[in-house]
Amino acid sequence: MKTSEALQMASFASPQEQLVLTVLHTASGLLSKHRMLLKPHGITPEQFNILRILRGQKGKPIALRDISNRMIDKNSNTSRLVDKLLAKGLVQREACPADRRRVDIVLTASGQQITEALKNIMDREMSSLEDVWSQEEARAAIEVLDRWNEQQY
Amino acid sequence: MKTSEALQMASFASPQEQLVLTVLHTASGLLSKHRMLLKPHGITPEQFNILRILRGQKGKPIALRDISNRMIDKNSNTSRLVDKLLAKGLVQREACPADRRRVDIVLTASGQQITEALKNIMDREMSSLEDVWSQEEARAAIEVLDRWNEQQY
DNA sequence: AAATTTTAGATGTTTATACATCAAATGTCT
DNA sequence: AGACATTTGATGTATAAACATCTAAAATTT
Repeated sequence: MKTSEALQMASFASPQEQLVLTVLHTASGLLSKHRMLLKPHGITPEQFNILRILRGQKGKPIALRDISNRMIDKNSNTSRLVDKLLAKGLVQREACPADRRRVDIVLTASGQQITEALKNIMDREMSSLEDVWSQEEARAAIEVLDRWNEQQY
Repeated sequence: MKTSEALQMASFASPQEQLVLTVLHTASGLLSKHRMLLKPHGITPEQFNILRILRGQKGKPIALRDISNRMIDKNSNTSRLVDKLLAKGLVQREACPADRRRVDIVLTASGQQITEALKNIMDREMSSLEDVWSQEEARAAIEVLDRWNEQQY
């Protein structure tokens, strides 16, 4: 269903306003889809965001602060999300030798295993988008949205 | 900052995947901006979504269920959001004569007043987007994003 | 070097979402 | 009509975001 139908809005003040509502509505739908895909494995999209960042480190420890900086939602409370992953034994905290304020995080063996499995699931989902969007229109939409992101100081 | 810079991602598997992350990141930023604008008035974007729907009713009562159907985030817990607005005296619950399961909601006089004020603030914000996006590219991006929304059953 | 400021992370509280369950009212089926 | 199913809304619980505050460590200033 189109956003205008989903919100039951007959008209919008402007295409720009309509785009804002479309972005918000689409993001909500994407997140729901991801939540559904990850749910059988007991991981939320927010937790997966962290696992994905840690996976990119290839075993190299990364400070909590640097995880926060790479999160999709910059307001995420990384400290507590890591707590959840820790409770599941998927990550490990380590003292950071260079700076004792920092806490380094690394994937455990079991964390690596589940992250690979989840990444395959998400990769499949992302691949399916190639049937929905062409590369060109995806790039064009990115350029449009990022223009707003760049404008924010 | 562009999404790729904000997430510190050097490369993406595909433009399609990059668009998904861009939509999620942009939505998070838009919501933060709205939250900031509404905050001085003690209203959250989620609560404003309801106020805006009620305003569109022009005094005609609307069932909680129908509010839910028009929300940007379909998973919002409308019952509890209305509770918050009720506590602030901005809306009123009424028995629905046609169906006693339903609960009709209407704006109070003070609710109408604050909603007008907030709508002006948000309208100004939306108008400012005309400097960021042309009508044509906004329409093009809407078409792209809604293609995904339509594809979801 | 001592004082001050900034940074990193943890934690407490409020708000909202995700999901399950419940009760009451309505709709449907036989 | 009576039995059964569905709808509407409320509510309980877990997870996460928003925001403030706190401690320790490091950086900067004087």
